[in-house]
Amino acid sequence: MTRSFALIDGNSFYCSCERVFDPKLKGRPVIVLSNNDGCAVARTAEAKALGIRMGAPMFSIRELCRREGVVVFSSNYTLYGDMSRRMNTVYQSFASDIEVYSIDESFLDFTPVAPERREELGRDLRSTVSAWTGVPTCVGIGPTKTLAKLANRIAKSTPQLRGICDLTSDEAQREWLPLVALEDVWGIGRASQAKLGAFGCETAADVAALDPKLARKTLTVVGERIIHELRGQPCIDLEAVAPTRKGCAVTRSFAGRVETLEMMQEAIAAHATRLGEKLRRHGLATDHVTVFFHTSPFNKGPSRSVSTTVDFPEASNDTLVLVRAAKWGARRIWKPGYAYAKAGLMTVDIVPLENSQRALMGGLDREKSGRLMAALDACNQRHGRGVVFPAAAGIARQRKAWVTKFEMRSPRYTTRLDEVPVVGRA
DNA sequence: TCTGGGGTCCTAGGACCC
DNA sequence: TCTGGGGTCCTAGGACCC
Repeated sequence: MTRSFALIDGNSFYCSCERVFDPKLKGRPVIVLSNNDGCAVARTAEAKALGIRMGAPMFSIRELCRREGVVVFSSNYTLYGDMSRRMNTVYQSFASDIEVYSIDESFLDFTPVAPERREELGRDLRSTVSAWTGVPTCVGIGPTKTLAKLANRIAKSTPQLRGICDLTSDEAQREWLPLVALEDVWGIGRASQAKLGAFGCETAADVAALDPKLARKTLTVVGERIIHELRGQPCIDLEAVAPTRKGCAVTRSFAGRVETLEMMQEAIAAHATRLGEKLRRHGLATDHVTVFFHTSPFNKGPSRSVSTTVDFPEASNDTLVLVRAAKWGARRIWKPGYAYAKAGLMTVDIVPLENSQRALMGGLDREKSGRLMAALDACNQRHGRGVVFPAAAGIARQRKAWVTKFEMRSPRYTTRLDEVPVVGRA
């Protein structure tokens, strides 16, 4: 049977979430900033019209924002994550198989829907999401995921389509593919664009017409897949069940600069605490952790980038184990005389804690560790992240220097009782 | 002064083995 | 100076995604 996929995503998603809870923002330029209030990661159409680019550093647009009355928010992931969950709940009544692709994008399996009914169902989907969550969306439909993505791009940039584009038919593909630029094809980034440009490719239609074997030589199997997908031959299936994740990382830029080992170890210990929380939430563990830190690539002055991996005797997700290893690693690669801008912890090869290999010696009392960590997590979940942390982490004294900035964050409207919007009271 | 964070997949090349 | 032909596994780095 010919497959069919629908891709739905939120328009300027983070900005739209802010607008849902503050209707005064309607029609105004709004942007949402990355961690540390560093750069713009979401912009409404009004903000784009002012020339604010994706990823524009805040210091370079601060004056423009002030002059033009742009409303600026720090990112509020608690709010966006919850809105995303609500949207996916709506999708469940439109398709039995759904792949949550990112915080604001999901693929729906439209294969069982008759071709002539797909566009209508897409419209219904959009209006239901809008009515139930307040978030505006666009829908793209196609016989492969790549074509559904492409259709979504077309819907976004073509107002007369009113938010939906269906590339099910060959005629529709013939009509639209020549109008889509190379870089708007899913999977074609800067490097591939340059290579394909050398072959004279300018549009999605040009890519679809390439010889797949030639594409494989220059763009590996990834490029070959893109061509088949653009021709309507599915190579990438829907993943209704999320595969278990392979790695886990906690990395942050500092609000200021870190120049002492004590401060670096505080920051690293805080990251280790987060890493432990993330692993435990998924029932996963790791037997090593990689510590890294580096100076800013943008600054002049001495630069340094280092990393080291610390192995454990056995897999663990105990915060005390992680903090100890991370601080030890940080000390091992520490060198003074640099203004460090960012630090992080990474692990690959994470495994389920249950049935992971035990150490012959130097192992941990897992039962005790599990109880302690469960108590820690329960307390922090109830009273806010970071309320309780191990004394070994030593977080407190100097945190102002490294703690991430969120100076313009909106309330957590949907997930904290004391922050829900109040109607009809002065 | 101020420039995000967290993932996945693919390939090439080296180490090692028989 | 001559000195094979495979395998596998691991890692680093590139590219891409949101």
